Amino acid sequence: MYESLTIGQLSTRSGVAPSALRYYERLGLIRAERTGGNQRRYARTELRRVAFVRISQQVGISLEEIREALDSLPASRVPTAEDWARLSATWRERLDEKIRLMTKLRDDLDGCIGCGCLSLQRCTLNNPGDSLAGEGPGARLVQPRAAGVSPS
Amino acid sequence: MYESLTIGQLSTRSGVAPSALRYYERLGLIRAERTGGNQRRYARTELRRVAFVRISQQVGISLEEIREALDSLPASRVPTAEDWARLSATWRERLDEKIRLMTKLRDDLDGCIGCGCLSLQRCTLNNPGDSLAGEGPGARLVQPRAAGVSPS
DNA sequence: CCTTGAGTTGAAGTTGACTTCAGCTTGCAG
DNA sequence: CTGCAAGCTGAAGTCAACTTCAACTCAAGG
Repeated sequence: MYESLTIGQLSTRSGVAPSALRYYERLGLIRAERTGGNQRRYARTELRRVAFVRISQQVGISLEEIREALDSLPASRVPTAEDWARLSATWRERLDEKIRLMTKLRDDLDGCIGCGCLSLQRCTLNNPGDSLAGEGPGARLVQPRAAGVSPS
Repeated sequence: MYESLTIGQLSTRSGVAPSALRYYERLGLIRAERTGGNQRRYARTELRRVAFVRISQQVGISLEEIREALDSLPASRVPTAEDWARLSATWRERLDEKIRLMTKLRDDLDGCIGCGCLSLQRCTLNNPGDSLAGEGPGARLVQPRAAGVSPS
């Protein structure tokens, strides 16, 4: 009761549903000891792992990538503040890139709102002189399938 | 051939796969005439609708919401630049909000990288004096399930 | 006319991140 | 010692946004 948390407690403390915690465990994101009766008992340090997972998700990282990152933590000792800082720092770049992309989209949108044209290809992307009626492989409208923002 | 596009042509021009265009049609996002032989023929104006869909997706809007927005366009006439501008402007706010949230996350992350604590709840969220060992309903770590960035 | 690439359909499959369910077992308060 | 909330498992379901598939049909060049 002092050194470990039940799944319900970890859930309450982390704000992550028990089903999600079990799911994370299956994916190897967190680990738990078991009681004699096969119930999970979490070390307090797992709370930090869960925090890392949630923060990373907000940055737009997939659970798979998060797992890879967590796997790079030292296995032989409890991770230090520096360990966590190093991990978080790698996301920082990704986050900056997302913000950059979204800001660009906003600016493009601003420009296009002005003229109502909605063809970012003519307004802001390459293919400068090509009208919609042009021949050839035709400029791709907008980005293919990426760099958006998650459903809020 | 002058006033209409085949699905392949619309696909090439918009950068959206034919299967996706058919899917959009099922959802009521775009419309098509049919030839005698039941093939789709798209008016040129549909290109702009597809552009709107893609841009909106990048802002993080769901197809369902996009459909609702598109439904608000005047049905009786071809939408004008102002119509499109009005629609786009409504997303602008959402986009700003996303950028704001991500920027806050980045700043929080910066702060936490410094100390390696990873408990945004202690660093930047409410619950100022509450340590992880505190009693009670326990501060939620991080956001519940929202406001992230899509998988890039 | 014939071939061939492009198009059609409904149904089923995919991916990621979970949740829900059914059927049982544990653990603790009274 | 008993009752019952909390936990366990594997399998199946969900949701969004598509893609893939099988089994055709169309359209246009030679």
